[in-house]
Amino acid sequence: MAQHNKTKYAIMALLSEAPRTGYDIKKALEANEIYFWSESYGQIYPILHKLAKEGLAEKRKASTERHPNRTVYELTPSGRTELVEWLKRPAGTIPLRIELLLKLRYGHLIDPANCLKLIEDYRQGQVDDIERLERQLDKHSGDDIRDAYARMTLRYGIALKRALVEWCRGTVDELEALAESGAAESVKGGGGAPDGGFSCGVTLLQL
Amino acid sequence: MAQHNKTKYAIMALLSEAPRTGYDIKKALEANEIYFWSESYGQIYPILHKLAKEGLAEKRKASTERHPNRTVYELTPSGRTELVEWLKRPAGTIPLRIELLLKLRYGHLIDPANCLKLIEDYRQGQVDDIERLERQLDKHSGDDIRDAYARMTLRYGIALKRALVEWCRGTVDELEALAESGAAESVKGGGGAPDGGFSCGVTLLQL
DNA sequence: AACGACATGTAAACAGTTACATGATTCA
DNA sequence: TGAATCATGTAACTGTTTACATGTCGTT
Repeated sequence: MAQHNKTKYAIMALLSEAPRTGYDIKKALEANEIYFWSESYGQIYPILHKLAKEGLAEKRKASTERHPNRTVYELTPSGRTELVEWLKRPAGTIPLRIELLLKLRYGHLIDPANCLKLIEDYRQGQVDDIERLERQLDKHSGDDIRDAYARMTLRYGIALKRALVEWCRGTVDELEALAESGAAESVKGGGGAPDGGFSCGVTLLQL
Repeated sequence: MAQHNKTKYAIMALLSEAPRTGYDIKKALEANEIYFWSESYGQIYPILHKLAKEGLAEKRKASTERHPNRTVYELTPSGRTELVEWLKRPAGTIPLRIELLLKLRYGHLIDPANCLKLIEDYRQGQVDDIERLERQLDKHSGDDIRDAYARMTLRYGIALKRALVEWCRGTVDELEALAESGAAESVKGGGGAPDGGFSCGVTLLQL
């Protein structure tokens, strides 16, 4: 149960706009047509075959003079129905494994200078991403309803990354205060509370 | 290259606080001792075996009267060294596949009412998470340096989720405006721009 | 005797990436 | 001729979850 293979639906969604070949799909994803999704050929082709077998997409030899070996896939009515039904169902979330937080959680094992470096690198990455996302927003300023939805998804990324940049700022301050107060010497011993004390009782960070 | 198996380091980090059994590690992760990380037995035991083989952890039969079959693992000095070195290296990010955004990106295929429902469900989940994270913050109000680092990671989650709740608010407004303006009829035809127009040219959303 | 917590593991399946194999067309 | 792009695929590997198998200890 569970995992209704979301990647399958990402491919169907691309097919819903126009018939495409596996190669086209890869290109569309590389161009970030859906900027928060990626797939490799090793996924795309097998899924396309499966879609055809299930009657959700139709395989068609589409030989142009230029490229004789193209196989385009077109979403069938039943494929479109299944896609729409999936789109309507509540969106699931996935647990995140955030490397930065794992490192920061055990910050007491390394020098505060190293923690600061970690945060600063991370912050710079987020700042760069925000710039790219904002530039992209301008390219979706059209009236088309599809542009409006694209803008919403781009703003999700911007909102999220702006919040993280703010968090980085605050965390840097805190780390600097910690370093000055001298409380920040890295803990060498293995001790510490194995029971209680450091458990959280919250659900995993999910998006 | 690439993937230096982060999960291995998550386990080593837990071991750095105290020797533990595989069962203990699972329990610690379930209690969200590292609230943004999870693992299953199918991962834990093989990794523990590997750690022992590589000399990064030491396997020790620890039979209490109560439970005679415990095998605790203790981080060796070389294990500690490797962990610390990894902690110092810049944190990598991972591409996110956010189901909500995939659905919203193709919102034109479903009714605006469905989009609103999607967002509202998502918003509620984030609000609940924020509450849990905030309750948890209080439990880490100690002076211990480890508490300070735990607070930073919790605040990351809170900052992120608050931003998303704000985004949900704005998006709901926009969706309602869209619905009123009548521009929101779901697109039935397959048409649309297969080339250009909807590509983004940004890197994938990463954390 | 039955149940829940403690404890250790494996097998199978799934999701995803990387690297490889193959071959046509187009353009410099 | 050689490189880039178009095009389709497979094999191997990694990471991860789920379900299963097994057994002990303590409590009701």
